[in-house]
Amino acid sequence: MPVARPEPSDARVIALIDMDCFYVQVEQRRQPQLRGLPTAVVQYNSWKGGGLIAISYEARKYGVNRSMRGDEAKKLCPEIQLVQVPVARGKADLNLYRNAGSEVVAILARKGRCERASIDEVYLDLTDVAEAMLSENPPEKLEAIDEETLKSHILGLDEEVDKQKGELAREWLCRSNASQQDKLLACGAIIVAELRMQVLRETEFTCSAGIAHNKMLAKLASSMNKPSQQTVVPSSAVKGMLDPLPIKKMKQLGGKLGSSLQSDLGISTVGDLLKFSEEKLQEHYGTNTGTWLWNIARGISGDEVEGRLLPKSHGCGKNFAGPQALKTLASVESWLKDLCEELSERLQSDLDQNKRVAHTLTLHATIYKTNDTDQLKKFPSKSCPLRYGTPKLQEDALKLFNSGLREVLDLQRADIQGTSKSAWVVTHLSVSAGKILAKPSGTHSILRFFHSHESSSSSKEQTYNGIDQNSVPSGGENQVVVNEVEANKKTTINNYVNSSSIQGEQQKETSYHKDTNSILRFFHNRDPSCPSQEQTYNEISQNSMPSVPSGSENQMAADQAEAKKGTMISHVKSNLARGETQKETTQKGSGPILRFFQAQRAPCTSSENAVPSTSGTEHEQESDRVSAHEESQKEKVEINDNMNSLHHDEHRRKRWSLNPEEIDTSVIDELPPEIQREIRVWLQPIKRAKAAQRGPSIADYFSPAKKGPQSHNS
DNA sequence: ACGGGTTCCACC
DNA sequence: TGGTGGAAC
Repeated sequence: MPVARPEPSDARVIALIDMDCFYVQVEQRRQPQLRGLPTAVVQYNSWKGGGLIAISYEARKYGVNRSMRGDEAKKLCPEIQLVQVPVARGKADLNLYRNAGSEVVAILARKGRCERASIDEVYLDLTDVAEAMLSENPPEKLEAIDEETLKSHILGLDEEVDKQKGELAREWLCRSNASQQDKLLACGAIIVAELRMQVLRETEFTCSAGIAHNKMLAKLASSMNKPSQQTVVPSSAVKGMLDPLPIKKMKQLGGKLGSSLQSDLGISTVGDLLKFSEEKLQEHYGTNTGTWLWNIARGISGDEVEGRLLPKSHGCGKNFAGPQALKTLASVESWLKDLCEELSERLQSDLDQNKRVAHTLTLHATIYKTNDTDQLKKFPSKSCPLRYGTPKLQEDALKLFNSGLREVLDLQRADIQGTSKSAWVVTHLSVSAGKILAKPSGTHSILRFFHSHESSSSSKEQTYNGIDQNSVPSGGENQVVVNEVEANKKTTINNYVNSSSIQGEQQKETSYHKDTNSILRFFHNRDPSCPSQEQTYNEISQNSMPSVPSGSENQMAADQAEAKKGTMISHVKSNLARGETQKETTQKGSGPILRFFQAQRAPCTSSENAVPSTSGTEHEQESDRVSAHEESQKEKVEINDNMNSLHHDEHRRKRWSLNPEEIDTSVIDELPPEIQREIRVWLQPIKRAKAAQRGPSIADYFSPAKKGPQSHNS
């Protein structure tokens, strides 16, 4: 639960920017002919039309909602356009959306501290910019307020009464007798409106926003008026907003805590919560949560915007529902390979683009025991030091899986029953990489310096991109256990391993998807009538995919992988961090967001359309190739082999992972000049982040000199 | 036979 | 810690 912190210096200006049905927008940008149509994004369409994960507002009018299947959606809305999430290696591939989210973050981060809260949500701390604006160019002095700003919803104002649209808002925004707090929020509203238009211009995505004095309130506000609108929460409106609010609507209270609040204390609205003393709440839910509850009921939240643009971990996983449950070790291995392959690519991109290194590999699985009534079994998640390179990841992930499996089976063995007739199936697998730190100096001299002083570099392959490659996953203890497992073949594990029914497994896609358009397609005139192409756009040839031994063949895979170590890393060209290189927009001015798309509907200019829109609709070819999943019985041996090699000197090596924030800068001066320079470069992003807050004053954007729709392409 | 795939967090 | 459980999008 969130930590209860005291309110920091109040009168912060916090915004939450929330992309409207984001995946849908991403797909509509790829296929503009979908714009304006009821549209939903589904993943996997073979079973009941796939699961809906994003629904356009047009489609919501028909009652289509999440947790529906494509088929149900079709019933409610026969003309709904269902777009499939790209699939790579047999699983959903979200890179397209991740990259699109990065585009947005890159824009927002130009103003104020910025926290990427999820793939489609960004918090902004605009306190500094708002203060600067208030002192240099306050709203009350502005002769023109942008139309989008005027469309803000100001909580507490009676919009019914606002006959002339925007006049009430204008008055509120420009009041000269407003409190300092309100004036800052007004500045925030202006800034956010501008940012939202900027996002639209540069990405074609609309978003909604909440502007308030803390994250919690901003978050609540952002969802009050969607899509493509913004809502301001003046302090005076907080109580009126919160009191009637069902407690479950509060972030963090949508689950068990919210339920128990209701069932234990009879609390159903935030107003109800107000009646309980802090002590009482602490009695029930502990000091932290108690205090936190007491605070949020009053709209108090000291939660700070973190200033983090990049994710803290990378993970990928897949569920294997029902009949798809994995029944053989070979299929588990095969899927782990695929998952690791994807993870490896993402790690490599992160390394290339952000100079960050992940240090921990974690594997999670869910297994079911069939036959018995008692089905779900706890599978312990396992982690180990992360080694870069696809084969290493694959090898280690498999070891982690085996180690977890063995634990489960050991416990099971101690169990009285469960002996004779039980089989295991795996219903979920995931691997993730965490503990991501800035790579100590992106360049070489420091590494060289330390390496030359390294005592026991056993092989030249010890490092890959400066990252230790030799740490060994922990987990399996010893051979005794392994042999016990071996001896156990006749029982549970044997059934599991020997199970020959493998029908359920999916074949893997051989192609995978990449986002190649993104920002660069900015503002191409598109016309829905343009034969927007047979967009079967196969990129296989461009990709230097590692030629992984197609998996599950035999127990020597690990050894083969070993032999190829270091040679299989594929490089993913990425579109991130391209924000600065876009072409100038020729777009006229910043009309309100509503008008934006109309303005776009211009005849298509032929040359632009030649660009393949890369929409790579893989789902059309939904290859039915049944992949060769001829696993033999060899895996019996495998499980033992794998359990063998675990657990060696994993903690021997020191990895000097440094956190820039922890550096005593006075030390730097004592280093050789070359190294000094590098360290300073390395530290620079931090400094720049600070400097960015001062950035070009918003006064530049909103100077009175400009009238009406500005044409600022700075 | 299912909202799937992620990500983050507090707690022990 | 590492691992678990919960919550959110």
